[in-house]
Amino acid sequence: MNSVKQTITSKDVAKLAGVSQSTVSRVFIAGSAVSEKTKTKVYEAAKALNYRPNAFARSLTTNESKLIGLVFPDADYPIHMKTLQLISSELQQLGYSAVLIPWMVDDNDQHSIPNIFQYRVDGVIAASATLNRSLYDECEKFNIPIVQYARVVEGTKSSYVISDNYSAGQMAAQYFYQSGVNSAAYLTGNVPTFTNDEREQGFCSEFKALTGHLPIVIEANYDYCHSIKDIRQFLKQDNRPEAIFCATDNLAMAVMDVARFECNLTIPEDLQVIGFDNIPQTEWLSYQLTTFKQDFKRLAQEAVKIIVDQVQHDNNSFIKLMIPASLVERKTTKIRCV
Amino acid sequence: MNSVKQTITSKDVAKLAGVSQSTVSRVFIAGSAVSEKTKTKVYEAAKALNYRPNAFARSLTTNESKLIGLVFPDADYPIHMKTLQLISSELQQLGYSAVLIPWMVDDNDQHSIPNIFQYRVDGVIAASATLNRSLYDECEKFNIPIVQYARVVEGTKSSYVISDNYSAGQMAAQYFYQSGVNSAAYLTGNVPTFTNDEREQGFCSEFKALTGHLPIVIEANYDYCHSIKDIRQFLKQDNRPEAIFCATDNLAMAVMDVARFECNLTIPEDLQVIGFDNIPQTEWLSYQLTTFKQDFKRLAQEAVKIIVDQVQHDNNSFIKLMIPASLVERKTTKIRCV
DNA sequence: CTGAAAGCGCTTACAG
DNA sequence: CTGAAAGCGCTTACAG
Repeated sequence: MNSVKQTITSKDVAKLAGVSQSTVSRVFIAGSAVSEKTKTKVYEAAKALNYRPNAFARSLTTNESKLIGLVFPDADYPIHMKTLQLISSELQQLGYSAVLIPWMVDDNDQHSIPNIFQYRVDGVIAASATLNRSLYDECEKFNIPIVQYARVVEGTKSSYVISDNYSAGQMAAQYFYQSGVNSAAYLTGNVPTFTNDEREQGFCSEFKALTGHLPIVIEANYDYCHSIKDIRQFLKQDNRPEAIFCATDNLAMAVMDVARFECNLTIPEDLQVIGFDNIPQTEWLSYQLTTFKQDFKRLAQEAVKIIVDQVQHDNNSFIKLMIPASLVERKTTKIRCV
Repeated sequence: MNSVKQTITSKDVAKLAGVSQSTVSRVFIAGSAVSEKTKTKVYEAAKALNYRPNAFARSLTTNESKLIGLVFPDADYPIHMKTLQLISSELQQLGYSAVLIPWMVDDNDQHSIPNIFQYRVDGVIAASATLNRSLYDECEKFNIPIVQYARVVEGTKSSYVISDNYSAGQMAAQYFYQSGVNSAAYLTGNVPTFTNDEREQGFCSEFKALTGHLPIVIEANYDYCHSIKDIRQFLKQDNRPEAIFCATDNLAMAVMDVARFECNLTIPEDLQVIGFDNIPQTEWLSYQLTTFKQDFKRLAQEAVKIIVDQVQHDNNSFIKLMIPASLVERKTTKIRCV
């Protein structure tokens, strides 16, 4: 094995196939006018030589990279892996590849920006909870479209695809109401997000409209271990509500654990709980959590569709899409009597 | 906003800075001999014009892409997200970026291979449980080095970085022995892997050596929901062991759930459990699982170091690295009396 | 330390 | 339908 990586180019293929280099090039561009006969010859030569068109050379002339930057979540939330898979495979089906933009590393380190932008990503999908301001500025500077996935960061002008959080909040309120609940709480995370606020508002306004009582809103750290003490403090108070709607499944499970192990509460008899996301653990025997399922597959498909459309048609309008979330009933809520 | 993406090139910068294009190029190559004075001039011009060197053009001449392909896990295991973050940020620190290779999509669809290889990744990090055979062949064909992260697929010749699974297995056996256990089981997943087998062998041989009894080995689906019935069947048998060492934390938690909710067993009194991976849920109040912590950060660093070294020095030797895993004692095991 | 020029491997008008 | 040639934006000997 020698260290000389000899690359097979279109020239080599051309020679073997007995055609010109431009013809070889055309064969690998979908929709070019090439006769079937030469096509076959070229394919055979290419196969014999193990030829792959060089995407860098192509990008240089076409001025598009077929690369989409992916800003991925900084948290260790189980749902995220799936997101990544979905997005990257959707992308691939349209001929694009995903390049990771690791923002969490040097969040405010200016050096990381040029680094990734040297690759001239055609667009960016931001699946991170916090859209870094400098990333956003950078994209704007270079006229690179962004689409936000499952979240929207305040003050940014970009397309986004999210679940219909407001309606989900309303549904949670209706559910609690129909199972006879009179007092409720919304447990939110410590980092305010638009999607979260929507959920809260849908929930609170609907619950108020139905029962006349406004739910209390409490805040806890998104991290399980840190959330425990916030939750403990709340659950041990006198005015503990009958039901809690939580911003994430993680939070909901923390509530369940504290309620059961520290407050001796039975779920759902003493306390009903609804979560959000439908992470795998919600099915576990210890939890059996009633929760909202976000249609991540659909979200990924739409996000990819939007970014690719913007890239290909140089379409700079902002598309905002909402996908319904559906309630998955399990064991942490009582039966509704409508 | 018009749709013409006018790209600033080194020529533009050269003109503004009053130097030649080659000089501009040199300024952006670390270690080139350029006077401080011209460097400053060039930097200023570049900044004023918002210039970024074009990585594609560079790759074309240098014949290296600074892109590392990342084959990522197909399962929804919570630890994986962290892996991705670690790898991609380590990579970035060395001037490389990660491109996602979504194998799980069209596993056997030949079309996906050329697609990604058109970008000429300099190397590949495989963090997937199952190293796809065709990916492996493809890399070999193009002389692209691979390093396997936290796993090694049978029959492939490539570098890898894994935890010292054999020793971990031994430690688990010693732990059980020291807490008075006489009968034990190893719960393995349904997909055989080298790392898993190592663990099993370390555990079984050591336990046998210490107690004279060989642990029984049982198999369950890696997926929680599917694993339940395998575990149930086993736990309800007469010869239930006193302790179980599990291939993953997920499996360990499934064991705990079935033991508690279906067999009325108390942990660790009736059954001791040790898991593997130290996923976030191990800390949860419902589990408090004793488990092995893999040093993922270290694994990521080493994997990146190896691949970058192989790329830069065209070093085609296979490096096999083992990092110790450490036991994290929590509440699913009894105190040891040594 | 700096510049002029060739070349990396493609795509794309332009002729035919 | 096909070929010759220019050009994409860099890097890198080669001279000076």
